[in-house]
Amino acid sequence: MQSPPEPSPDTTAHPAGGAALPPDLVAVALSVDLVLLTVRKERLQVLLVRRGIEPFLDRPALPGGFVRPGEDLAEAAVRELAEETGLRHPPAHLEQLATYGAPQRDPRGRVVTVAFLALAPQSRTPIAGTDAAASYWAPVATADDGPGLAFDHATILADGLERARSKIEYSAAATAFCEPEFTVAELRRIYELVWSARLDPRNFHRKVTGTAGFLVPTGRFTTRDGGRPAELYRRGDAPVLHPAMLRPVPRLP
Amino acid sequence: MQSPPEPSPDTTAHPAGGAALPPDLVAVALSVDLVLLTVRKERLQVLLVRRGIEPFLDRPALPGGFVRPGEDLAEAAVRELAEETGLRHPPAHLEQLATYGAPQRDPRGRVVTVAFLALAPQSRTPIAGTDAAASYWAPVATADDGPGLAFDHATILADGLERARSKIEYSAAATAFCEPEFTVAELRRIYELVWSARLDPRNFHRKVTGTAGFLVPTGRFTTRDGGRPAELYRRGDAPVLHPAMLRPVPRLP
DNA sequence: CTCTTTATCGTCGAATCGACGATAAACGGG
DNA sequence: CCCGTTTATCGTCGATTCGACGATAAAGAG
Repeated sequence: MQSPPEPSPDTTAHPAGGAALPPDLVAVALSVDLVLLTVRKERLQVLLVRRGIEPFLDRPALPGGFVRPGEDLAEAAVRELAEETGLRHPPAHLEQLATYGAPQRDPRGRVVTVAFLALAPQSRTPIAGTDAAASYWAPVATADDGPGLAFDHATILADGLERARSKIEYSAAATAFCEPEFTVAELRRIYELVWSARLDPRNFHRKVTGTAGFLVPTGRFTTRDGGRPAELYRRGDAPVLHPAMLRPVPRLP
Repeated sequence: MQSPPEPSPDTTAHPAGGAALPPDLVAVALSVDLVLLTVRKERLQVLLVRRGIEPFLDRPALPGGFVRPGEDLAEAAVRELAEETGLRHPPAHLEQLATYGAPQRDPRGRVVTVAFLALAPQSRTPIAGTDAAASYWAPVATADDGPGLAFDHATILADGLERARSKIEYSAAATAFCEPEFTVAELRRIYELVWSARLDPRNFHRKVTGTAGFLVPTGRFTTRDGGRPAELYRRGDAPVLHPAMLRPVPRLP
């Protein structure tokens, strides 16, 4: 197709074990990008930044940045997360999503990006970031409105959304959206907003309280949602759910 | 930790859009590695190569190689697959697995690898490769015996195996191990060998023939497995199975 | 023809699901 | 204080699916 910049890595600097990288390698710049989701104001929202430099100046983009020397991929993702949101601790859920390396995805040259999916409760993401001053929450339903996302970030966001929707089916990852203590109804609202579906409160309650290791009751109650007091729960330690909680099949009218 | 080679990409060569990459970037070498699985001689086996160069000279490794200029990631994976196995067509199943980029994973410098998972029937993988002359099949149960795999390939293989075991639960990917036409018993054998579990032939038959889009009957029969003639099937077009075929829970004796 | 092997169909009880009725426990307004 | 509203939680019922397993069908071997 074309020929992006191909500097030869200076492989003679550290010839460990007497071996060196081949001299005609493609060197690429490596970045991490984040699909950070939260539930805010009764909507599933994604953290975006307004780009301050070319290319795609002023266009919305996923937060991210280049990997530093000596830094592992997950490490770089956690660092970017802290820089963009002021998040102190690693988020409740962070997983590698996929890697995007189409040769022309960045007009500046060959940039390969490793995308991560992060889920966090609203309280943990104050957006006190200093790096990209213009970071903000956007409802995922409107993320494609207006000027499109920079680079191939629309694809990455779509993949991240699908992963999140699928992940909460067979794991307890949805609790990562919740505060440390939450009610069954609050968790149900998470599922409903992520899936854009309505769930039966009685069947949902039976399911989540009946699956071992999903929820841990605290014995305390709250009325913050109105109505009869609801018991408060914490996340359990079950990594996967058996059986899964499947998305409702879309109904035809 | 340390400082791997950090050549600055020659970003002035193609200043597309008037923008250039920052000058102090970490440049990394980018490779793809393959976890190519097949079922051969009543065992789940993985394609390995004996390394012909340092580092890890003569140690077994996953097949793979560096990404070329202008080449997409999946494209590089398909090319490596063809070079290592003589495979003409893309395999029945090929998916991106994960990306591994720990700073010290390659002693020669910063090499990040994108791992792919491929599933293929035995007949499609003649190993007529010219590139790494010493490629061979190894049962996954013994892949960790003898000298360990090079680099972090043991981790990549373990991740690939777990992905394969999980993938055939909720998709029809297991048919990628089969010849174009196969019997229900042959497909069951695949599941048994991938899961290291015994499955009830009657329940399995009910399940796979009762799930819409999983199998397409051909109307023809074979006795190649002995006993009563079994009907031949082809893969259906269902991307996912509803409901899933879950692995049996490990029994305690 | 009989035995062995494999394929396929059926049956039964347990578990789970979706739809929905019923009750419990808070609140606010009169 | 009573009552309607809101939300939480418990139960019931029929349909579906599952695992365990019996029964029958159709080939080859001897």
